[in-house]
Amino acid sequence: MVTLAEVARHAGVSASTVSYVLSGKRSISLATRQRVEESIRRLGYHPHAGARALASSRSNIIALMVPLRTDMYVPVMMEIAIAVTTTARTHGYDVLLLTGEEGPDAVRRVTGSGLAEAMILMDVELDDERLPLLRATDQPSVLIGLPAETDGLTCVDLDFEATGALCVEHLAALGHRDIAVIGEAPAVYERHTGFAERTLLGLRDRSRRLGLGLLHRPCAGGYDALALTLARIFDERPGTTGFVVQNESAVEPLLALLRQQGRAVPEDVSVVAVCPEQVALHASVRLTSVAVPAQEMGRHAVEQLVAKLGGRGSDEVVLLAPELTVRASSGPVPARP
Amino acid sequence: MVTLAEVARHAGVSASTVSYVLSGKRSISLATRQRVEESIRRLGYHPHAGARALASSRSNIIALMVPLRTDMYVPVMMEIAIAVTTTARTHGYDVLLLTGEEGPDAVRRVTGSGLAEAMILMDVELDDERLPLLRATDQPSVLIGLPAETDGLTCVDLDFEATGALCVEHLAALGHRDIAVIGEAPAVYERHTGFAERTLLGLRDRSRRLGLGLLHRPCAGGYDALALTLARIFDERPGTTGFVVQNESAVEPLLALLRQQGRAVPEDVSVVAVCPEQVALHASVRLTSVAVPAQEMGRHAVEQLVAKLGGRGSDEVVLLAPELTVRASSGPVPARP
DNA sequence: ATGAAAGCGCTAACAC
DNA sequence: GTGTTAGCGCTTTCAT
Repeated sequence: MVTLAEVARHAGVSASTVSYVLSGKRSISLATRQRVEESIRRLGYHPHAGARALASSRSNIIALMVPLRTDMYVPVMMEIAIAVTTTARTHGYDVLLLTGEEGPDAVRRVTGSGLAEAMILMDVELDDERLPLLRATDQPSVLIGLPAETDGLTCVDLDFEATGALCVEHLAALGHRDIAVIGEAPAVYERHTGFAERTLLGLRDRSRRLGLGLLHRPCAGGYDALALTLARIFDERPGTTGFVVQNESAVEPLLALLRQQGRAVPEDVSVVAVCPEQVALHASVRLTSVAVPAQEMGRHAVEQLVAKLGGRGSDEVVLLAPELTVRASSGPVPARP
Repeated sequence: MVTLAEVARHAGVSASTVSYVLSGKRSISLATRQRVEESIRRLGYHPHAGARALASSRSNIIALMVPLRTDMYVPVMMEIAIAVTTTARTHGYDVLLLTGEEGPDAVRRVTGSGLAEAMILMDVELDDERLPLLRATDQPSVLIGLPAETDGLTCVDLDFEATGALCVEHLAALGHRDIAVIGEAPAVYERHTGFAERTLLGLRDRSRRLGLGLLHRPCAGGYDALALTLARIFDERPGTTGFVVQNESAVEPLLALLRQQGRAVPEDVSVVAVCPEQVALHASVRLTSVAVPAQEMGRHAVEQLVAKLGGRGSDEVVLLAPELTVRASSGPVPARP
């Protein structure tokens, strides 16, 4: 292994000079710098990460904690993870991947060992058990998601409440009076995942204000579950003409079943989805949707974190404004027969 | 920060004793061990990762390089990544996430800096540009996927050639004589991704031996692309009764379009998919499929890697045997009208 | 069964 | 603008 000392010897300078050439923390004459850089190249030198971390107490690593459940909103998670990783690299950081499995212990371990300097948590629950630890430590962290209590925390998320409101508004503007919401699996609500509950809040609130009927049904996704859910909805509210779906694995089944029942989209019923852009575009009917801006969330989270690590940046809740894109799945409510 | 020295003082022992209690590398009297463990707990001690890495030249980190493209076989990738991470933890390793973006440089950086002790590469191309580096370094690595030349490499993958053969055999046994293959996007083949080409090889080989007609069409996925592809297939081979799909985002469109054209599955046409279990189960028709064993691949890769790190383990290509599960999408070929 | 001490490779004062 | 040097916290001989 090539060490800094060897580079120094090879370039005929002291160790500190090499170190400073690398860090740029003090001015070096052009000549020396070039000599050192040449030696570095020639010897194929790479600074030892551990030694660096030890001497500087900075590991240049941030931890990313992803949910263990691989059955839900997977594409979003993956997209965020990748956005986090590439953005982190542009700031000189590497990303350590942690699964939710270890729970709060992972936070302790990573925090305590100096392995990571900071962390990003995904899939935050309203009353997340990791939050006390985050508040207790002085390690910077950013949540992707919004817990119930955000004091002393930095959060980035889509404004799901506004998202819900936006969906209702769109349907209302088209004349729909009875709206059904097909939500995430019951388990998601039971875990009090923030985004699901907040969307619901926005949906309810806005439909109440606009005097619309709103029926919310969690749904596990897949054809069988959805068939059941859909039957119940039309049973209970036969006049339903508008749907809001927030569940990737329910989107296609919904469209297929509606078609199968002879309800045309968007002539007879309108569908608005909350999902990644890709899902909306690839569905059998191009979906009017509010996109979950996964990349932007990941990027934003890293930038907040880096700001904090640099002493800038504050505890702040950033809610990205939802944007509804009208496509082929929503239209005016049909005239009463 | 609590250091090992402080623990030693608190427990009234030497630093080395504490270290050995932690590593178990030499026998410690029960009394001392308990005293030390108690001190560790009381002081909330966590060994400093960097110091450890420096002193032992072992970082306890393995790198996982995932493809940058977030548009393809995402659930599989995510499942593998999570399996890798959790399995690694059971062996005391953490996982550093790298995206393909940096390319071969990432290998150099991580290898050279001692940041990671070993690496796992996903999405390996037949002639991957990272391979020369892997062969040159003495860092252990495992590929998930199979390049053209596996000399000196350790690889884990589903046996896609056998997978292709298995699909054809299943359809042949049901009496199908004309089979169409709906493959991954053209780009996947252009990149010479191993799994796609090897599946094709298996499909072609077996159908030739069995005297079946086989038509292969790459497809970008989504409804529009698939509609086009499907039209061409029936145009060229009107007698097609069997389909093999290897493209998650083509599965549902295929089923929908067939239905729409009045071709019943499995009465008129049979469909066999190569996809994650979940996709097969959640489709509108429960799909006869060969599952891509993502979890097993991830787990296996880590175990191979850990074996190599421990001096055991050899360069070996492990091809997991495909298993075809018969569900509701395949049946006997219809009688000629 | 335990201790003492020499590094591991780097950073960051402190000198000049 | 550059060199000298004292650690950073841990592992691991070498002693006893």
